[in-house]
Amino acid sequence: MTALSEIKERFRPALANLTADVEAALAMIRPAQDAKFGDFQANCAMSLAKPLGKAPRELAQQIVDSIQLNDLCEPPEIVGPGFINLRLKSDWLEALVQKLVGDERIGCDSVAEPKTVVVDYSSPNVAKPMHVGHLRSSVIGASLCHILRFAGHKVISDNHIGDWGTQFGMIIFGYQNFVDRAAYEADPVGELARLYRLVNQLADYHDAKQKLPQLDELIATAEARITAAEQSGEEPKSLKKTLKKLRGDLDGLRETRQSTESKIRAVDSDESLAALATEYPNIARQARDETAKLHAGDETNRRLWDEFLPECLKALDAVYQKLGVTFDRTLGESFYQPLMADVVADLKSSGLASDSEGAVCVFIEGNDAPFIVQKSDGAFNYATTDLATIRYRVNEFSADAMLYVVDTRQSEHFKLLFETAKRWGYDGVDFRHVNFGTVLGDDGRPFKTRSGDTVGLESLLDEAVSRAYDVVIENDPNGELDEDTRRNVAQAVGIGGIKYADLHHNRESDYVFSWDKMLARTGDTAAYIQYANARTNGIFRKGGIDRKSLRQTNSKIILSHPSERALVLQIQSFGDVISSILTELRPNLLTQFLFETANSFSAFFRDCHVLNEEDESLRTSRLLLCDLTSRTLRLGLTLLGIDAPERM
RNA sequence: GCACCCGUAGCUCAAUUGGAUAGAGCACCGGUCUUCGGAACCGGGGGUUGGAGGUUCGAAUCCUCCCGGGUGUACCA
Repeated sequence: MTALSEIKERFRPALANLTADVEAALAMIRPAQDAKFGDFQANCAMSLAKPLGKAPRELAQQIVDSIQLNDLCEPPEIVGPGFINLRLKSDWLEALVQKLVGDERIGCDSVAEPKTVVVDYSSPNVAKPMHVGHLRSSVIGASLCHILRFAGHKVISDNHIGDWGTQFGMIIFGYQNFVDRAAYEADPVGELARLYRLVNQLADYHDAKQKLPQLDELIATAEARITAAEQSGEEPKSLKKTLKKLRGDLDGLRETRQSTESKIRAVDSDESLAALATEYPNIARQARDETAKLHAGDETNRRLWDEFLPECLKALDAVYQKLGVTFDRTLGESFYQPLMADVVADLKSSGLASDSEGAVCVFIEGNDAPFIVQKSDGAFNYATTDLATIRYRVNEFSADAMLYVVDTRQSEHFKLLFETAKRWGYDGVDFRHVNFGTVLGDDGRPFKTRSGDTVGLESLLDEAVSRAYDVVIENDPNGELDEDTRRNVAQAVGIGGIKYADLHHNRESDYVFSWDKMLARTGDTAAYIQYANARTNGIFRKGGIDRKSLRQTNSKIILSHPSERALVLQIQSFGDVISSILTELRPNLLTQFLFETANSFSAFFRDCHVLNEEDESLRTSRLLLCDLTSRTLRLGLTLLGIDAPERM
C-alpha cells in the first residue's frame, strides 16, 4: 500500500456515484506538483462537473464532504477552479513508514493477477559483433524483466538471436574462400567477424559499382528538374517550396553518391582487396547461395554452422557477462525453422495470406506494403520467423503478453506482425512493441567511431570501466580502498553509468551519447545514487550498528523535521512508481524516482543528525530511515540492473 | 508520393498522458566546510515550449495550417 493508493480507495465510492469511468477519475488524483499545495491533489472535480451541470468548486466540496478522510489527511482545501489539495496527517504517515521499515518490498504490492510475459530483447546477429545499437535493447529489456518479475509476473526473457539469416551465408562463403587458419585457431570469432566484414565489403563494392551510373543519371535528372523549375515561371511562393524539395533530393543523392564512391575507393586503393574483388565479381550471389544451401540442409554448410554457432554464442556470453544481462532462453531464428512451412500453409488455408508477385503476403488494409511471409524464391523471412515464434510462445509458455524491445524504426513491421497474429487467432495476447530511439553521437547522427564504423559494444564497456577506474583512483588519494574494491567499484560505476544514462532518457526519444555525462562526478548519474547508498552504509559502519537487529527493534518512527517527512513521503511512493512502470514500460520513471530519493536523503542527512543525536528514540528512528533509504536505493538500482557497492 | 516521429533554457534531457508559476542535470555566477562520507549541499541568472490560428475553466500535450529536422516505405533483420 502507498498513501496514494489509500487515498484513491477513499475517493472511489464517492466518484463511482458521479461517473461511469471511475478509473479515469481516480487517475487524476496525483502527488502534488508543488509542496505548497500539500502532498496530493485531486483534479477530477473540474472535468466531472461539466457533464453533471455543476459548478466545479461546488462539486469538489460535495466530493470532499462525502469522503471519510479524518484519520488520513488534514481537512482538504479546495482551491482555484476546483483542485482538492490533500495533506497527510503526520501520525498516519508515521504509521505507514512503520510498516515500510520492516518490509522488503518497500510497500510495493504484488500484482493481483500474475501474467506470463515473454520479453524479447537484445536479439543480436551472431554473425557480427555486438555494437552500441544493441545497448538500449539489452539494458531496457533486462530492466523491464526485473521490474515485471518483482511485481509478481511470470517473466520469460528470450534472446531471439539472428543465427539463420543471409549473414551466415557470408561467413560460410568467407570461411571457404578466405579463412586464415592460424587466426581462426587462435580466435575463431574474431576471424569470423573479419570474414563477415570482408565478404560484406566486397559485396558492397560490386553493388556500389553497379549503382554508380544510375546514381549519376539520377543526379543529372535532379539537376535538370531544378533548372526546369527555375525557368517554369511558377509563382514565387510555390516555386520556393518546389526548389527546396528538389534541392533536398539532390543533396541526398549527392551524399549517397559520395558514400558509394568511397566504398569503391576503399577497395580500389587496396591492392589485395582489389584483386579479390576482381576474382569474385558475384560474391553477393555466391554468399546468398551458401545461405540457401544451409537452409536446404546442405551437409557441409550445416556442419560449418554447427561449428561456428557455439563459438559465436560464447563470444556473446562474454559481452553479456560484462554487461550483467542474462536470459532465460536463447531461441534464435534457426530454432523455428521446422515450424515455418506450417505457418505459411496455415495462413494460406485460412485465407489470410495470398500470392502476390510471386511472394506470399498478408495484406492489411490501410498499409501500402504487404506483410511478406514467404519470398518469391521460396525462402522464409523474419516475418515468418516472428509468427512462428508467437505460436511457439503461446503453445509452450502460455504467454499472455509479449514485449518486443526493439528499435522504433521497426514499428511498421510490428504493426503488421501484431495485426496478422491477431487475425491468425492470437487476439488474446497483449503484444507490445517497446520501441526506443537511436543512440546518437555528438554530431546528432547515429553514434559511430571517427572512421565511420559502428562502435563495438564490448570495447565500449571496457572503456567505461577503465574510465571509471581512473575516477575511483582520483577520489581515493589515500588508498582507503583495496585493489579488489577499487575494481568492483569501477565495474559498478562504469557499467552502471552506461546503463543509467540509457535508462534515464525517455525510451522513445533519441539521445546523444556522452562519456562525460555518464561518468561525471556530479549530477544525475548512477554514481550519484550509488554514492548516496554508500553514505548510508558509512553511517552504520561508523556507528558499529547491525542493521538486521536494528530493524527487529521495531522502534517507533518519529518525523520531527520537514526533511524527514519529505524523505519518507518520497520513499513511500516507490509502489506508485513501480505500478506506473508496469503500464507504461518506462524505466526512466525509476531513475527519476531514485534521483529524487537520493536528493531527499541528502537534505535529510544535512538537516538531521543521526549518530550524534542525543535523544535515543529519535536516533533510532533516524537510523531506521537511513536503512530504509539504503534498501530503497539498492532495490531500485537492482531493478535497473545496476550494482550498488557497499562503499566507494 | 504515402505513412509515422520529433522541435522545450547556451548544451543534454524531463514534464505523472489536458492541470496551478513548464522542471532537472551540465555549463556559468555566487555561497556552505573545526566534513555523523565534499563523488556532497544551498542560492542566482537563463523560456513567447519552432510559428500562427483554434478547441475549454485550463494546452508543451488535442485539432488545422506553416517553417525546420528525422525515420520507414515488396521480398535484409
